[in-house]
Amino acid sequence: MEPVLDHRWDLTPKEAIALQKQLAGRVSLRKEFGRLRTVCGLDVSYDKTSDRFYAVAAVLSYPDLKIVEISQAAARSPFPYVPGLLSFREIPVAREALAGLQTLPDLLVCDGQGYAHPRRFGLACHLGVLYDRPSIGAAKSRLCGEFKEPKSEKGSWTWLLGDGEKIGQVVRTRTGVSPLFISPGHRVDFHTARKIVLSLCPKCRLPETTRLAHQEVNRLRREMNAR
DNA sequence: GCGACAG
DNA sequence: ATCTTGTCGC
Repeated sequence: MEPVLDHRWDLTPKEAIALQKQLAGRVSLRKEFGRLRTVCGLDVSYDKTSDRFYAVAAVLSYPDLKIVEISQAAARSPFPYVPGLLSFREIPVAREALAGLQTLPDLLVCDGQGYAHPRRFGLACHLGVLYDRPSIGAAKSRLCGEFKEPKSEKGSWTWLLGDGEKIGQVVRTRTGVSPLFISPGHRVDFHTARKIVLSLCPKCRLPETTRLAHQEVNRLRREMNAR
């Protein structure tokens, strides 16, 4: 799959922030897709010894969650890790993995925030807008916003609020585990984003898409590192 | 000034 | 993210 929009990536943090504010205006928080047939999970792994990034895009069938296709890529890290600017560090590698896909997935599930971001433009929004594709952010921890702890039972959830606005949902994807921070990326609403992520978590805390992409990208990194 | 801070 | 194995518990 190819982006429908692109921009420079060799930016300074200040320029990156200005670009986020500009692109944030393109995000849609409405559900703009029909029946899901394929869902793509993305994950990036970093090897500090070689300063290299590895990315994996794993496409699963939906709702049976069987692996349909896996694409991988490697690249040098172009941007430092700055809270709030993660997409500028991970998308350059991720897009190479996405470029290798034969399947055009109906939805992208990202390992990070979507709308639940200081400028409402997290990794999932950024990818969704560049590809003009439905996307959801499912992060393991909070970047910003306040929330009340949801009940411990699977499916329980609370709103994540930022500046008095609903920016995401804190969701218990398994009973007794720490919650996931779910927010829309692009072309999806809060309710649908939460429901879909829960349907992607039949046995683990993380969505099968993310879990499998994570497993594959780590296998790839160790394999390349052993050469 | 101080603490927080996706991966 | 990465550094790292086994172990306790449902």
